[in-house]
Amino acid sequence: MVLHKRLDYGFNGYQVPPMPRATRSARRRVTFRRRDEDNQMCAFDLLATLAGEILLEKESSPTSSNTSKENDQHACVKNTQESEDKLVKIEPSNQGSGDGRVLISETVPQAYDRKHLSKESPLTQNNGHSGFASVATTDSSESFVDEKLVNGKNKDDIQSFASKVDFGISGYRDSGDCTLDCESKIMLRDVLHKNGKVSIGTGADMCSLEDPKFWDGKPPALVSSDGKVKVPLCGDHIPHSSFPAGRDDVKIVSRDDDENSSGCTRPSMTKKSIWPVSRIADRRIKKILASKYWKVSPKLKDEALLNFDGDFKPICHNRKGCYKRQRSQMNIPFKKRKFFECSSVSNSDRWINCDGKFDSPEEGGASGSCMKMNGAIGTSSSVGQHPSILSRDSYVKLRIKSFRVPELFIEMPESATVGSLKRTVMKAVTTILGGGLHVGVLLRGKKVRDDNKTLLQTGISHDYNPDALGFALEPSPSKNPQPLCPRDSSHMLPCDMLQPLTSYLSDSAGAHQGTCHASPELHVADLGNFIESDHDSAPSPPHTPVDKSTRDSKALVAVPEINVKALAVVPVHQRSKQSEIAQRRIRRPFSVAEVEALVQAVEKLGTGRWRDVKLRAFDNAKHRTYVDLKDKWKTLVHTARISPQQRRGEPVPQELLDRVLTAHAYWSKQQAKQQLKQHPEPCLLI
DNA sequence: TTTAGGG
DNA sequence: CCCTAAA
Repeated sequence: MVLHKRLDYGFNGYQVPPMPRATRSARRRVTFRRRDEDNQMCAFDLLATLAGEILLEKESSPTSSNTSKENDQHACVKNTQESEDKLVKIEPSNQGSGDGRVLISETVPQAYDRKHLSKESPLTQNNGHSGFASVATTDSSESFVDEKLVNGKNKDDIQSFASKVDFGISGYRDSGDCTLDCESKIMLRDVLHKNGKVSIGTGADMCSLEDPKFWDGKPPALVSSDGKVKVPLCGDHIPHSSFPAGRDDVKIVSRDDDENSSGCTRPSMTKKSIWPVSRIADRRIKKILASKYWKVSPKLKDEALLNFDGDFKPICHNRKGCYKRQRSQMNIPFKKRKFFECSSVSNSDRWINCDGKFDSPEEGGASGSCMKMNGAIGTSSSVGQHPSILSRDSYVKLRIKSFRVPELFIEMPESATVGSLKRTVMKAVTTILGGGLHVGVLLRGKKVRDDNKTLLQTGISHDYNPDALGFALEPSPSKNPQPLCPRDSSHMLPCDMLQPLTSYLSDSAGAHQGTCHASPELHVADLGNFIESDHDSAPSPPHTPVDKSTRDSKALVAVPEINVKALAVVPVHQRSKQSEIAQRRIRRPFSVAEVEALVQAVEKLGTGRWRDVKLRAFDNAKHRTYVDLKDKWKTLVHTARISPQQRRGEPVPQELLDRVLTAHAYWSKQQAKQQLKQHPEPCLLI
């Protein structure tokens, strides 16, 4: 007998605990070691890494705090009065060794009222809360029988049950008095709704759970519905004025499984300010990005939100430091590098120097530009510009609050522990985040494709329209935007495209650094989890749609044959070629001047001293690594040897090519001599 | 981290 | 330009 459970985790925010100094290097080491097989450098990776270990502890508590419920009202489409709350708390463990361990605890609802399962629950019908958050859920056919994780009650009570978990993690707000400096906690609130969906909201700030402020302003991201959710779509332009003052988080969710459901979590309301439904209704709904999520199966559509909201900002103190850093990155595959770059978590606001990828000496324009990322580990995105800062220092301040995580599946034997489930989820999230997301930048609705342009050149830095700038997470680069689903889905898990989501600048005009301004929260991706429970404790291939008598077959989903053991985690996300390409550095052909400099340096230093060559001739060209120079020399030699007709690209003066050959020959001879000295008679065999 | 070399 | 073994 096989039952399937389905959980959708929405990450509504993410609080990165302050990273102990000592663990930074450790994290970095880990980062470096990562290979392709674990393409999982991401926020959670960071968290896990810095934490060293994730402890999962489960504590039972029938209900959650009242404050949590308050939040439900904001975030849930339905009336959440009857919902059960489940709290998941992640917090760094400061006790003991101070190794920064992360504790995840959750409070699981004990009771579940079956009457809430009614599909026709009036609460789901466009009630006044629909505007706050909405997440389409599965239709009845997708329902799964929930066994224990959700209700722990008589399963027969539940005919059709889909559990949805919205996993929210929220970061701190600038204006909040609880910052990363405080005792940092990541709180995930898991709300079990009557329809069987569980929403996990997030703590908005670092305050402790007991602190009523904790949930304030950070509503649980998603609300399950019976399948129909009406909400403003992503990309819907929301007039700034529509945002109640003080709103600082807007969740944007978009899904197009059935093309009928997508949602935006509007800025969560404080208790005093409730978003008027009418406004939402009036709002023009427009879908900006239509690509699909990665999906495991067409049936699994629930979504999850992931919000990151921490601070990360590596700094480059000086040029030397920059070079050091650059060098250190060279061994990191770019896709991981991205996360690495954003992985530094600090308690104070700092700026990211946009070196390397953002500017080049030649371009110069953006050299002075910095971005402040206030949000998530690497990927954040709500944005706010600060013209005042901009005009004075040529800084562009951007704020990205959250991203959504692509859907993925988790498969575990029933005998697996909850702890391992949690770890698995963590791993899955990590995987999906680290697997090659691509950030797209939209300016005034148009995609900015040229990565080499500076913020100034693109107009980003001087467009004060808060709605002008948007970010989107995409599974793959623009090269092949359409078919994002890898063809090689021989895998049991078909994969949907990740739906790029866009966040638009909310109005932050007049906002100053350190203040809380309204800015949309961007949900970047969907994380769906597919949990299968096999009633035979033996981890046999689970795919038998089960138990036709007692359970509604609808609640069961057949799963392709697969070894459960082998697939503790089955991330839907497969590293597609597109994403690979997306991660590639942009091609920057060497100019003749650069070739000249290279040739000159090599003539002087010889081949085989590429670091010196780099320092000597390309020290200020941050985008040219010594590996690049070596490669260029290689191609130069090759170019010099082939006929001019065969050469491509910008023609290199023959004179230079001749020097290349000469130098190459000379230094090759030198190397041979050197080797001969060291090994006078290397090999007499033959 | 740097070098060297294949892809 | 990427990746990685080897130094």
